[in-house]
Amino acid sequence: MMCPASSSRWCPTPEQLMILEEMYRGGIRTPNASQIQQITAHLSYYGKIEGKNVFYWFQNHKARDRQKLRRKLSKEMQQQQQQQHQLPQIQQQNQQNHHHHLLHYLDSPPPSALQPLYHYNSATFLPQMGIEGASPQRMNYMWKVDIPESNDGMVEEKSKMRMYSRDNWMMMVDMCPTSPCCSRPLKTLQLFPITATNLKEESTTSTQFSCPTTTT
Amino acid sequence: MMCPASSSRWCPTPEQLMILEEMYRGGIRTPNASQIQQITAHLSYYGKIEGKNVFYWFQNHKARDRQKLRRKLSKEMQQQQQQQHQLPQIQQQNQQNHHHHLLHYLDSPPPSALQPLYHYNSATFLPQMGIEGASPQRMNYMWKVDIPESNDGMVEEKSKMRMYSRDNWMMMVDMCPTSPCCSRPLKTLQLFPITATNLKEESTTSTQFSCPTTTT
DNA sequence: GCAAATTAATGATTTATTCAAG
DNA sequence: CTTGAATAAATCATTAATTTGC
Repeated sequence: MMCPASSSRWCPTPEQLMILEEMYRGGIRTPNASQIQQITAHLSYYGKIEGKNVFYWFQNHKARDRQKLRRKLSKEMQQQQQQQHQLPQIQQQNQQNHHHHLLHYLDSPPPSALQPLYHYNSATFLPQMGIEGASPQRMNYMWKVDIPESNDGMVEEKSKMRMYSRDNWMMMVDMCPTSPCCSRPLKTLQLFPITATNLKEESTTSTQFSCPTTTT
Repeated sequence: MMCPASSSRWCPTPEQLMILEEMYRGGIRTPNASQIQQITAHLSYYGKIEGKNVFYWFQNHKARDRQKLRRKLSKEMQQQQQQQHQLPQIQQQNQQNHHHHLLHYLDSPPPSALQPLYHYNSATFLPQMGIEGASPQRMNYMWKVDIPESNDGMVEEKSKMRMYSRDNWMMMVDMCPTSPCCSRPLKTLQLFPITATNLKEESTTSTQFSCPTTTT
């Protein structure tokens, strides 16, 4: 259950996992670089973690969710085929389309369901209430964003790296020393609404984090 | 042909393209982050370019090379099948294996062919002469490596980003302002042999850039 | 109970596919 | 039609669950 302290791969703590799953349920699928940054910083409070771990987690989780659904669907299809051995062409096609549509469900699930906690769209990561003004849920979530102090010299050091994310690049030296956690002073920064009030305006003022807008 | 100065996507200058192709011919397939860094810095001399462009270029070039070869092979196969309508199982399989092997050719082409210019292995990016002592070609190549000056404040700015590379991560803030080119002072740094002499020793001293060694 | 042996999950990489600018 | 950009699928590899024989 515990990770051997110096493992070759990241092994999420229960808290980290919980939060990630919450985010996923909340609709996050392919966080972009700054989102990853923020999530990483946030989760690093609960244990060692790097940006790539967050990235891969979402990547894998989405893919496996999809594949799970796909398997379920194909199984259903098999059952159906056993009942109605052969169908006219057109109906078959409709079925295909139906399934294809269902798979797209995973791209961003219907917001109306039960995602009480996280309310940001994946494009901006800014607080975003349920568009219809839903969710009075208060969360008190703070995001700790790591402000890199003057980092001169040596491009190298330990540059564990890999890139990927959504929407834009940001190669960025990962100078988090992979060490324990919460090592440096972090600038705390509110990204989530304490209450769901006065948020309509915020969307104009808080351009703190680059919002390339429409992720589609 | 000219890029409209503010185009939505990178458009390589002839020089950049030439160099990239040379590198590809030289054996580079999936440069890792620091390699990408270096290549980018190098190529930025000839025009606007970002790390992701380099990354994608190699990605695409490799993929399309492979697919081209694949197409050619399958076409040949079709022709053969027209001649010899059906074959005993075993020969068919041999053919398959043969093709599979040919596709692997693209992973890292035989070094003996004609790649006179670039001689570094993709793992370390350090100068590496032709192993059999070939290539007296002198190149005078310098790699300009951008040392980030103390970059305080604002994690954001314009964090265009994306991640990917080989071997390790390195999210890294892309603070290259996408602007003209060669804007800031660059630290010049020799990575390629001016002459092919006294290189055997260098392999021990120049651990400047992290070499995770064996890539598979 | 408790390791060794198997299997299942899942983190990490690579390859293929798709989208869209030009 | 070519190719830069982006995403998804397939694959590899390691860790955790679990089974099994003692």
